[in-house]
Amino acid sequence: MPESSVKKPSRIQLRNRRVILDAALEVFSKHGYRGATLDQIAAEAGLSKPNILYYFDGKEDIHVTLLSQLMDTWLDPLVALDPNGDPRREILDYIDRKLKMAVELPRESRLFANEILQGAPRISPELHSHLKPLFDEKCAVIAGWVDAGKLPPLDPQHLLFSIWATTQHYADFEAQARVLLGAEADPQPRALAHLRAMFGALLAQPG
Amino acid sequence: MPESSVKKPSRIQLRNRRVILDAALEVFSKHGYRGATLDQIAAEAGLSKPNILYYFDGKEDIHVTLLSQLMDTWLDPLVALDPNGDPRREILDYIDRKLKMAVELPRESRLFANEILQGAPRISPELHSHLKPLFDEKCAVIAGWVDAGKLPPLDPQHLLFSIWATTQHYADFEAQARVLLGAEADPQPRALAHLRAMFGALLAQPG
DNA sequence: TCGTGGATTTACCAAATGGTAAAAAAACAA
DNA sequence: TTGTTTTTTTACCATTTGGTAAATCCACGA
Repeated sequence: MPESSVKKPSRIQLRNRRVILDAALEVFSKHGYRGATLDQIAAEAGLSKPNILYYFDGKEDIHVTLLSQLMDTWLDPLVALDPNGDPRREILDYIDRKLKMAVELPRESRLFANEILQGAPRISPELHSHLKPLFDEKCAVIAGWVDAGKLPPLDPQHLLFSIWATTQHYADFEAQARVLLGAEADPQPRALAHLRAMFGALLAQPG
Repeated sequence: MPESSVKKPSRIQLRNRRVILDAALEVFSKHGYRGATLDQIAAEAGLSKPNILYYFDGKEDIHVTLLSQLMDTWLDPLVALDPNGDPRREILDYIDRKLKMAVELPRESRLFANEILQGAPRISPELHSHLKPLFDEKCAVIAGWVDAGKLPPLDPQHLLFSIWATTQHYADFEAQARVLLGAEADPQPRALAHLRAMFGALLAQPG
């Protein structure tokens, strides 16, 4: 059994753990936690089921590992929001990064959405330890901008909610968008233009 | 066996089908389709599992029935968008209704979100037959307002996406919002104020 | 090349789960 | 009340699924 804290993982361990996590991301994001089976993940990874359980303690272990690793990536765009930058530009750039990430990493977006939809039973600790502090920090930054008169009065918390909701919507509800937009090749450019217009209007200084 | 097309359903049938669908909504919205079990639904409904299968052909039948019945309710706010009303007021009122519905019917919102997240495997027909025509119709209405100069240039399709995303976010990602907003009693008033400000800014006539 | 520990497979298992058959019970019309 | 139909329960079943034990294979350092 691979000892996590004693020996450093071999090349095979490193490769297979990565392969398994990638397969699991594919399957979990498509079917949700309960809907995914170890057999599916094994097939996707090109490994046998017991072999997968050789690298992870169980289905839940895989899921939690995925979510934890993903959390950091997922928060990167918000981390990059610079308190010293120009407020409007910072927020609009953040929207760009967030939409780009949702479009490029739809599996990750759906994995998170699934988990939150179910009440975040397995990621709740990470939410408190990682997301919450960052959220509070950046809300304070935005509130500071508002107080300094650099932004019109607005609610930082709900502003961030709106940004998350609108950007991730394109990944999470892709099935709906496909039906409604028809065979449109790539909705991203129009989506981005719309979001920039919308949030740009909100952030515009009155007068 | 209850014959759907021949005899009219008895009082018992009517009551039990309603009880079962309500229990199923509770369970499906909480655990997703695969995560929900007939035993859970039976327990929630206070009936035995075989008794439930006496009223429905199977798990999928219950799910599809739920989704179909829900679709109408879910589209009501958009149906009420009046082509002859004042454009800005119509859209802002629509946002009010949509947010109210998401907050009051979070189980329904999550049921839909779950289904769409999984790629809409069971509701795809309804999407094409009900949602798509209504979507196209109302997009045309909004586009007409834009063409008539009653609204600033905007993308009707992505406007509706944004409204859906932001309003349903409060139901679908409630677990996240609970963590981030702390023990705040009712986020709805601030959410509504934010959404009115945001979409109000977008819809404001330039100049 | 040989031995050892890490990696993989084979053959399972127990529990959960969707579903069924048929008997029993309840409701109801005559 | 009686006969019939509807509703409910009891007792199952086959499959799926997460997981395990043990044997086997294989990479690699000495």
